Amino acid sequence: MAELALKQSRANRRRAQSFESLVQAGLAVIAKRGLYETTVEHITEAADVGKGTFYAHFPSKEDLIHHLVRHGFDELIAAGRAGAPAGRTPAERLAGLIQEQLRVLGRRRDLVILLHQVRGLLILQPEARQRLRQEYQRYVRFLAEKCREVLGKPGLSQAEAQDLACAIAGFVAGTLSYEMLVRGRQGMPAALRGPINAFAAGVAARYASSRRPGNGSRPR
Amino acid sequence: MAELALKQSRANRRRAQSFESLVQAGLAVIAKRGLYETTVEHITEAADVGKGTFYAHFPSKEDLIHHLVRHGFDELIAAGRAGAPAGRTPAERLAGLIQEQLRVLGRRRDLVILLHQVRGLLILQPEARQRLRQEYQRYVRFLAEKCREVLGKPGLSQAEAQDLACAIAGFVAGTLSYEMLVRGRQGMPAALRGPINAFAAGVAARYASSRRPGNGSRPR
Amino acid sequence: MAELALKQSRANRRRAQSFESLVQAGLAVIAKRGLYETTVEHITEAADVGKGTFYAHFPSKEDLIHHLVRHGFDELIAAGRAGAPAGRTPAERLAGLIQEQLRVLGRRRDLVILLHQVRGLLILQPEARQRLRQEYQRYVRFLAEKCREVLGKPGLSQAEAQDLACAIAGFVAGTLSYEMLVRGRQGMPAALRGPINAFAAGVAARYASSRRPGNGSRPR
Amino acid sequence: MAELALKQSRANRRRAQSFESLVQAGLAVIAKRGLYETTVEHITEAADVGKGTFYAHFPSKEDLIHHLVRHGFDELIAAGRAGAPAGRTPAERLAGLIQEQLRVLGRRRDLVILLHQVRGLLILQPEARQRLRQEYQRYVRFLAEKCREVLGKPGLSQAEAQDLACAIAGFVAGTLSYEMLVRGRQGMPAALRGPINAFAAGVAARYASSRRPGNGSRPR
DNA sequence: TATGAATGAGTGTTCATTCAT
DNA sequence: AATGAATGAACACTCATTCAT
Repeated sequence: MAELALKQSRANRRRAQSFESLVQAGLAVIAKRGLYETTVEHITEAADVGKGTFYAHFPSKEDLIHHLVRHGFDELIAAGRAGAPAGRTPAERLAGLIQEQLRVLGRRRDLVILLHQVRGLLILQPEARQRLRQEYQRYVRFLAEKCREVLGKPGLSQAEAQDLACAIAGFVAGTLSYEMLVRGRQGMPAALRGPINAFAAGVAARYASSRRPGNGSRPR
Repeated sequence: MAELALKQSRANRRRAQSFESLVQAGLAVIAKRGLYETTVEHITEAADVGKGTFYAHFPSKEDLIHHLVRHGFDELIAAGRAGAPAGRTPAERLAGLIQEQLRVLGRRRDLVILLHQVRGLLILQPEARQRLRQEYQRYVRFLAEKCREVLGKPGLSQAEAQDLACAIAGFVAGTLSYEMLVRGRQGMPAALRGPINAFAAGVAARYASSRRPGNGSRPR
Repeated sequence: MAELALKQSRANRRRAQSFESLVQAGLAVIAKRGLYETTVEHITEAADVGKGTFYAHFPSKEDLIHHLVRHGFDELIAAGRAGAPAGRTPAERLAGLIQEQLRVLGRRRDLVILLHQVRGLLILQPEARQRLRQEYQRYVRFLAEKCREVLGKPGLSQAEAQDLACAIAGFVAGTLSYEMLVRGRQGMPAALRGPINAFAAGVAARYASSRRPGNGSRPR
Repeated sequence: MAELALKQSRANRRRAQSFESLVQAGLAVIAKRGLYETTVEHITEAADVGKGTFYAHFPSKEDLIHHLVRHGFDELIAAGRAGAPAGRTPAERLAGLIQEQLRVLGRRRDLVILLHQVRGLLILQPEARQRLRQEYQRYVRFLAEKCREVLGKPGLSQAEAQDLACAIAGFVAGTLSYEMLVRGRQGMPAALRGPINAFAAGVAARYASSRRPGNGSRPR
C-alpha cells in the first residue's frame, strides 16, 4: 500500500514536472516566436517531452494559452496588491499603481508579448473564447477596484473606474510595446515618470474624494 | 493615339478597380477576422476577384499588409498635421494632439486592430520585416516631431521626444484596444478627456519652453 | 489597294517578327531554365511581347516546344545530310556520321537540353503527345537510313538499323549530357575520337557490305 | 526494459514500413508519370499513407528524389562491382563492364527514367542541388575507376578516365532512353552486343596497358 | 501516463490559359 | 493582331490533433 502511494506520488511528481515544463517552455517559446508562429511541437521540444504529452495536460493549444494568461494576470494583480497603498495623497497612490504595473511588466517581455497578442485575438470574436476574455476582465476589474480604492470610492462610478482602468492598462501595455518595437528596448523609460505623475495628478484632481470639478482640470 | 490612350485608360481603370477592391476588402476582412485568420482567399472572395488577381497586385500577403499599414499611418499623420497647432498653451496643444489621435483612431476599429496585430508581429523578429517596421518608426517620428513643435524644441531632446511619442502612441492604441476588448465598444471614452488634459499638463510642465524642473512635477 | 497590300505586308512582317522573337526567346529561356521552370511569361518577357501574343502564335506551350523540337531536328538532320558521304570505307563514313552529330550538338547546349528534357517527357505516356514523338522517330529514321546508306543496305535490316540509330543518337545525347553535368563543359571531348572510330569500325565489321560474321567481332 | 525495447521496436517497424512504402511508391509513380507530373499526393496515395506522413520522413520532395537517386546508383555500382573482373583482355573486361551496366539498367525502366530526368534537372543550375549532383559524380567516378582498373592504370589519366566514364554512362543511358522512346521497349537490344565489343576493343587499343598509339586506331 | 507516428484540412503561391479591349 | 488583367485549379508544405502502443 505504502508502495502504491509512493508509486502514485512518484507518478504525480513526474506528471507535475511535465506540466511545469510545458508551461514554462510555452511562455518562453511564445515570447520568442510569438503566438502564431509557435507550434505545439516547438513547445514540446523545448519542454523536452513527447508531443502527445502536451495533450495529456491541455485539451488544446488554446488551453495552454489560457493557463499562461491567467497566471500572467495573477502576477500582475499580485504585484498591484502588494505594492498597493503607498503614498499619502490619491495622486501619489494612483501614480504608484501605474508605475508598479509599468515596472512589473517592464521586466516581463514575455508577458507583454503574450498579453498583447492574446488581446488582439480577443478583440475579434466577441462571442467565442469567453474564458480567455474573462481573464482580461478580471484584470481590468482589479485595476478599476484599485482605482476606486486609491481615489476614494464615492468619487468614481463603476463605469468611470473601468474607463480609467482601461486607460491605465492600455497605457502600460501600449507604451511598453511601442518602446519595444521602436526603440528595441524593454523596461519602463525613466523619462515617463514625470508625465505619469502628472497624469495621476490630473485624474486625482478630477475624481479624488467627493469633489467633482466642472469638466476636469483644463490644461494650463 | 487618342484611341490608344483610351484603351490604356480603360484597362488601367479596371486594374485600379481590382486594386482598390483588394485593399478595401483586405482591411475589412482583417478587421473582422484578424491578421492571422485572414487568408488570401477570404480577401479575394470579399473583393470578388479571383485568387490569382491578388498576386497580380501584391507580391505576397505581407505586401498587402504593408500597404494597409502605410496608408493607415498616412491617415493618422494627416489627421495629426491637419488639426495641429490649435491651443494657446503647450499643454493645450499637446492635449489636442493626443485627443486628435484618439478621436481619429477611435473611429477606425479596423486600423486599431490592424496596427495592433502588426505591432505584435514586429516586436518579435527585430531584423526581418524592415519595411513594415519603418512605418511604425515613421509614425513615432512624426509624433515626436509634433511633440517638440508643440512643447518648444529646446525643451525636449530627440530621445525624450521619442519616449513621449511612444507613450502617446501606446496610450492611444492601448486604451482603445482595452476598451474594445473589455467594454466591447469603440470610440474615445469621454471620461478620458480630463485625465488626458492632466497628462498633457504634466508633460508640459516638465518639458515646455526651456524651463527644466527638477524631476517632473511631483503628484500632489 | 497597293496601300492595303502594303499594310498587310507590314502587318505580316510584324507578325513574323513576333513569331521569330518567341521562337528564339523560347529556346534561349528553356536552355537557361529548363523546360519545367520556364513559364510562358518568361518567354514573352524575353521576346518583349505581350503575354497574350504567345497564344496568338501557338495554341499552347506544348506547341512552341513542338516547333522548337522540329526545328532542332531539322538542323541535326541537315548537318547529317550535308557532311554525309565523306570517307572511303564504311567504318570511316559511319565514324564521320557520329562525329558530325557530336560536333553539331556539342555546340548547341540549348538543343541538348531541350531534346533531353522532351525525351524524358515522351518516354512516359506512350499514347499522348504523338506529334512530339514523331519528331524523334523522324530523327532516328533519318539516322537509320543514313546508317544503311553508309554501311550498305543489304547488310543491315530495318530493325537493326533502328537499333543502331538509337545507339548513335543515345550515345551522342547521353555522352554530351554527362559531360555537361559532371565536367560542366560542353563540346565533344577530343579523347572520344579514338573510341568512336573503334566503335564505328566494330559496327562496320559486323554489318558492312553483305558479309555477316558469326556473332560480331569479339573484343580482342 | 524488454517491454520498452519491444514498444520501440514495434513503433520503429511501423515507421520503417511507412518509409519503405513511400520509397517504393515514389519510384513507381515517378517511373509512371515522370518527375514533374508526380505530386507528393500521388506518392502518398500510392503508398497508402496520409500526406503529412511524407513530410515526417522527408524534409521535402527533393529529398525523396535524392534518396531514390542515391539508392539507384548504389545498385548500379554494386552491379558493376559484382560482375567486375571477368574477361581476359582489357577489351573483354571493358565490354563486360558496359554490358553489365546496360543489362542492369535495361531491366530498370524506373531508374532510367528517374536518372534521366534528374540529369536534365542538374545540367541547369550548376550551383544549386549539390547533393544530387554529387550522386552522379560518385557514379561517374566509380565508372572511371573501373575503367582504369580494367584497362590498366598507367594507360589512362584521371581526366581521360572521366571522359570515358561519361561516354559509357551516356551511351548506356542514352541508348536505353532512345530505345524506350522510339521502339517502346526496354531491355538491352541484343544487336548492340557486337558494336559494344567493337567500341571496347577500340578503347582498349587506344588506352590499355602502357602502349599509347598515335591518335587512336583509325577506322578501316 | 507518455510517446511520437500518422493524419488531412488548410495555407500561400504559381501559372497556363482566356478574353475584353 | 497585340495586349495584359483576370482566373482558378493545382502545388509543396504545415500543424493541431488523434491514437495505438
